[in-house]
Amino acid sequence: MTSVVNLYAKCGMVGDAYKMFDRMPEKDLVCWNTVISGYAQNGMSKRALELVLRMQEEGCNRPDSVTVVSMLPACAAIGSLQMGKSIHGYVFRNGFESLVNVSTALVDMYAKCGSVGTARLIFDKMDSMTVVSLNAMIDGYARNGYYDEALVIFQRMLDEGFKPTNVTIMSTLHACAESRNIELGQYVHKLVNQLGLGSNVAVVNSLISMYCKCQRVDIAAELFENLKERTLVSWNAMILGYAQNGCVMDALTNFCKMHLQNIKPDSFTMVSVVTALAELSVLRQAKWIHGFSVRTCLNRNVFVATALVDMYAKCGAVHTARKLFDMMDDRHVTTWNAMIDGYGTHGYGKEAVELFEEMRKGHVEPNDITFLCVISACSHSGFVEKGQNYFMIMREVYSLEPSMDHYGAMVDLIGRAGRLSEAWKFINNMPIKPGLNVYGAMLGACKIHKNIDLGEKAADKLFELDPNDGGYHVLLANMYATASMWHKVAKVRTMMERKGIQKTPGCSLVDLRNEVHTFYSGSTSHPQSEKIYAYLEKLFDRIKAAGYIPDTDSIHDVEDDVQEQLLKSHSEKLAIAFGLLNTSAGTTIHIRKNLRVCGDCHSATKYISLVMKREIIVRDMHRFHHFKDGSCSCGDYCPIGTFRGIELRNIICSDCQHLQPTWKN
DNA sequence: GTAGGGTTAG
Repeated sequence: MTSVVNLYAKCGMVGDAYKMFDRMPEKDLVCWNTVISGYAQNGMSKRALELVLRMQEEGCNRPDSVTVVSMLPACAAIGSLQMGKSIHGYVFRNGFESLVNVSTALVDMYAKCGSVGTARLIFDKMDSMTVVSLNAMIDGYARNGYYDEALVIFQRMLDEGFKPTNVTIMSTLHACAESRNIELGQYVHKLVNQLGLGSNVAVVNSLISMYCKCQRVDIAAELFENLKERTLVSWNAMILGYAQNGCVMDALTNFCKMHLQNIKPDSFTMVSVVTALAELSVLRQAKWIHGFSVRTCLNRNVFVATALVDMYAKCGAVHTARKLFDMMDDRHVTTWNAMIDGYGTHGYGKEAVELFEEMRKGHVEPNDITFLCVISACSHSGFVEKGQNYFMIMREVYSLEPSMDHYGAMVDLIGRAGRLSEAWKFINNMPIKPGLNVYGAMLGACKIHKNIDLGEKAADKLFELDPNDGGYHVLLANMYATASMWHKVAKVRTMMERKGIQKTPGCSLVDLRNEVHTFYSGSTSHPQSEKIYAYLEKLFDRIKAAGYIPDTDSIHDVEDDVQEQLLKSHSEKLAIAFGLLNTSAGTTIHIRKNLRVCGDCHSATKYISLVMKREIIVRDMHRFHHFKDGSCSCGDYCPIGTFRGIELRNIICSDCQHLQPTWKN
């Protein structure tokens, strides 16, 4: 009888197994254990644990080591550290700790419940261990973010002569992927072939994922193409890999291919595709995938819903993002982060701060990313004291150690507000060695506020850290240009040429009826090119009449009329003209730009929104600009326009000369 | 007889 129960359970038919078990007149411990493990192994953890209680009440059976070995994974699955600890107590009282499978299950349970330190203590006390124990420890470290420790255990395993299994390989590759350690990843890849695991789909899926995380999507694609028996996981890993490496079209193509092969997407697939569309930032496609996820009910999954919130925010539809956010019953910390960040990048500092305060009142704890989002939201809106306060409570109330990104955001916050010596002092008092982003934020602030002295100091440090970063060279040149120090501008340019640093060409995207149109600055390759340039002539006359003055100071070494021509051919002006020409009155135009919006485009777009009565939303590399009725949502709180009575100009322009500030937060 | 580790996410 018991073996039949076991057979049903092993085939995933737990219901039938239970029916059989229920009919048995005499239930011994083995029989109970069989059905308990059946529930535990089929993902019904709570049911398994309930049965243990029933067994004690009904059958006068006490759990033995076999029962415990089924109970611990069930605890791990529901993440109940409390119950896990009480089982540990039972194990101790009964002397089960010396059994290698019990200890292994304890290591696994503690690690899965987040207590990786306790897991290690038990691991270290084991006098004998198997490959399974080592696997549990490697996975435990990897899933808690201790990638180096995971790799140390892996090395120890090889040194002690254990033969790695498929599970070892998968956990190790996970650690390699997350720590971006492609060298070790490639070593493991060789090992996979030596061990004859090259045809194991799960192992190959992990390899695909590792290569994608290490930005070798090409190697991943080759593995994927050669994979004979692809599973849903293979497709998901590949699509996500494409999405995370900016290969949006490849991600979407594979999603379609999958559909043609009648493979049903799951929540993982949806997250990958939504991530790709967030990157594409086209509202029409965003709505389509949203509709698709509603029809398949996958929008109820918290991961998918969070990705949708993030996607809408990145498509400029921050209010839609908020509606989805409000409709969710279950929100993870990342859900809050996506929404707070969405508000921040759209310049809704007040809303970001309010949402953060609401979060603090609830049961979801903010994490380090939350603080990064809220501090940078404060920075975008000029809430210096608020941001400083959050930076303080992050450590003092939430015991979170600030990372380099937090320090960078703080320098941006203080510096952008013009408090440059305070920002410089902040950098010099940092407990860790300041990174590129920190000095980059400083240089950016110095450019805005024309502080050549501190700007040069920041630039020296930047080039010490990375002599070949194009973005920071451009930023430095821009700073000199702002101060009309043309001699120094030329020096930076020569330096860039000598080092062979490439400038990124300005490029804007706009979507029209299911097609994405790309415009490079000054290009004439678009079929409507002639019409667009002619239209721009007329449009310039209209905005000039409304008060727009072309920012021709931006290019100092050419004639006036040529300057104006260069300004007119900026990629976003071409994209806006194309949008106006091809959509009906009142339609909002969405533009996606690869660099930052330059001062002249910013000013021109404000006037265009006024005279054409159009809302124009521009997503640049750094934030969003909502242009409406002649003003912008950024409130000119950026290196453009007027700030506290000081006129700020982006003197060397982005598109025509491709000299463009590209600092990151 | 029943038992430990397991591929892809926001």
